[in-house]
Amino acid sequence: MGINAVFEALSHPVRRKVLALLKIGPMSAGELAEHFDLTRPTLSVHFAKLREADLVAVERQGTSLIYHLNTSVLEQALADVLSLREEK
Amino acid sequence: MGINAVFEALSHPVRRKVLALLKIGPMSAGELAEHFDLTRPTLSVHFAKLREADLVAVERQGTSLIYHLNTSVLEQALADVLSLREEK
DNA sequence: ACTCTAATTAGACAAAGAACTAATTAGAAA
DNA sequence: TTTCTAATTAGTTCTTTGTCTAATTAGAGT
Repeated sequence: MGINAVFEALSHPVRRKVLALLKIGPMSAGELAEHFDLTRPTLSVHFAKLREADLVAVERQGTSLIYHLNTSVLEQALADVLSLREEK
Repeated sequence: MGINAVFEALSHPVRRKVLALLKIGPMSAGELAEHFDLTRPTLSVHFAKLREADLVAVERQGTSLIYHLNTSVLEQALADVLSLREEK
């Protein structure tokens, strides 16, 4: 599942932009949403795919959910493509 | 156009496997097809997406089409993700 | 307990993706 | 020019994805 989920997640521009924003620093779902012209539910589904790929982690802070980038997973995936080897 | 097509192309396991095979060396469409359990037309569509992303180039040799990996485009795309910057 | 805010999940639907078979193009060889 | 082989394009069908609105969950404050 791992690598497939990662590349599936990376395939959408919105999700790549989310990752780029999180590169700057952790951010709540709401803050992230302000950078897009999409409804929150739609964004929420994108977040779910990023979580599924383990590209981001989430942490509750009061009523907000703070997302942060899981740098190592991203770098691992890219290293895999560089060597162009499939799967685990 | 570039980056979206590249990530779209990378999002399917079959296409990543094609790239991995081409990493070894140039190969005809037919030779590539032998490594998969899919019909040639189906593979042909996958090849088209890789061409569209400029991840591979193709060259006719008699009646065969020889595909080869466009290494620089692939590496550029990965470098872009590493720095997580969008677009050109 | 009620209410407010933050976010997700559920349900619906149009658009895109991936697979197949059948038809077409392109080159080589008889 | 007919025929054979290699590969692609066309057309169809089924599944998945992306988006929306409406409903739900979770925490904080009153």
